[in-house]
Amino acid sequence: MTARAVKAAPYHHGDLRGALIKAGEAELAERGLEGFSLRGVARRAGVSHAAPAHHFQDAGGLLTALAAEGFRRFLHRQLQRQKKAKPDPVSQMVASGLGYIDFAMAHPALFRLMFSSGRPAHTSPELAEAARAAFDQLEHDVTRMFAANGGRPARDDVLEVWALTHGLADLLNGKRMRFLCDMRKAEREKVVTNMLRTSFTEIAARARR
Amino acid sequence: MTARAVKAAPYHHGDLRGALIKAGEAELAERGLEGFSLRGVARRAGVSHAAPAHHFQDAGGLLTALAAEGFRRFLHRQLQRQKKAKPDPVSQMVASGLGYIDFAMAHPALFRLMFSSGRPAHTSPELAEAARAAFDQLEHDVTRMFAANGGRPARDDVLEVWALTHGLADLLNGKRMRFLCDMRKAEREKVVTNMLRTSFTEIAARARR
DNA sequence: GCCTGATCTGGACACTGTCAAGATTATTTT
DNA sequence: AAAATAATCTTGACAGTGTCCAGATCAGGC
Repeated sequence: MTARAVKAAPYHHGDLRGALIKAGEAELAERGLEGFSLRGVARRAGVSHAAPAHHFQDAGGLLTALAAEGFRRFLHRQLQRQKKAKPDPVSQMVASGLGYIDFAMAHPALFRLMFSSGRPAHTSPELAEAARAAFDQLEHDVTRMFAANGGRPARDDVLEVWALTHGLADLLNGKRMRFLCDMRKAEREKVVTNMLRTSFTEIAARARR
Repeated sequence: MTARAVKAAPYHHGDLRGALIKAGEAELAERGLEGFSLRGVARRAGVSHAAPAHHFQDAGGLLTALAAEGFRRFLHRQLQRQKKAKPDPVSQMVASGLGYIDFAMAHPALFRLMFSSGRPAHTSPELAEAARAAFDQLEHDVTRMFAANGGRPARDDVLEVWALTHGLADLLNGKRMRFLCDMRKAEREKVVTNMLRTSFTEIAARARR
């Protein structure tokens, strides 16, 4: 009964920008980053091939918006994981890492768009801010972990946590670690949890010396 | 004075396959993975747009060959680094990691093609074997590091070394860690060396318990 | 009411990857 | 040596892409 549902195809869409983002996510999920096509997104949204130009400067503009939205979801998933985890700093850090990796495997193309593509404009304020928010959360979690051991992390410690997590996520995403990719999700999570906990505990222990 | 140099454009190229791979590397380096075009490669090789089809099934075929060649160079660079490094197992492992990261920053598009693209056919025997050789070397180095401490690495230990190294390489490649990317190469190498050495030493110490 | 600006369409252009048919040269067979 | 065959490369075509442009449609302010 909504205005959109009544008329078959009103000339003005109403919220085409939002619809294009939603359609873009579907396009990414189904056809992957390499198969992504702006015209395909327009078709999905039931609109002419030139319509997106009025909401995004070009294809890169839409991809930039998609990447920004991706980073927000990315952070959200990490925070969700943390809520369900035990409250001690290491468990929280592990939960965040699991969310990082979980996201990568749930949205492979989007993850690649965010981290391994030159197409989004990383100068865009919207994208830069969304990415920064995710990094800030990571830094915060590492700091808390070190604080529990009576110290503060060096810049390199934060990087190391990030690199380890990101490396796992990216390698899993690229199907590089066969025996891990082939596992069922529950089992894989166990293995990854164990790895992250071991490593993070060691890193945080540096605060004691 | 070679046969190729005398005639301006002989109908048969002689070694077009090799020339296309060389041209493909240039195309990747100059225009990036997203800007890569098969016709562009053909132009670079001074040959008609349909010529590549006689040496590679399609664009993916050329990219697959490029990725395989990339993995061989990748391993080569790591081994070169190891030759110049101190012989103790940790230094050797660090040297390998530095080679890994160095390669990623020297050939960003190629690195992405190898690790973060769905375009190469990873079922290709040539590519699979080249990638496996690199992984085997990594496994060998980690094993040696643990052996020096009187133990053997678990599967997860190998993965952890790999993930940390790969994570650093990929994040640097994506220009995600500003303050590291902006450094001059010599300084960045110092920081990275320090990180790797610290972490690898800790990981190898697990063999002592 | 009308008009300005935002929104969307349809057609055009240059570019892409791939296919098919023909031209040219290498190689093998007779 | 001559002829047939196979490999190599070119030209032309096709559908698909991103982007630009002129025009159609509509919303909201005057």
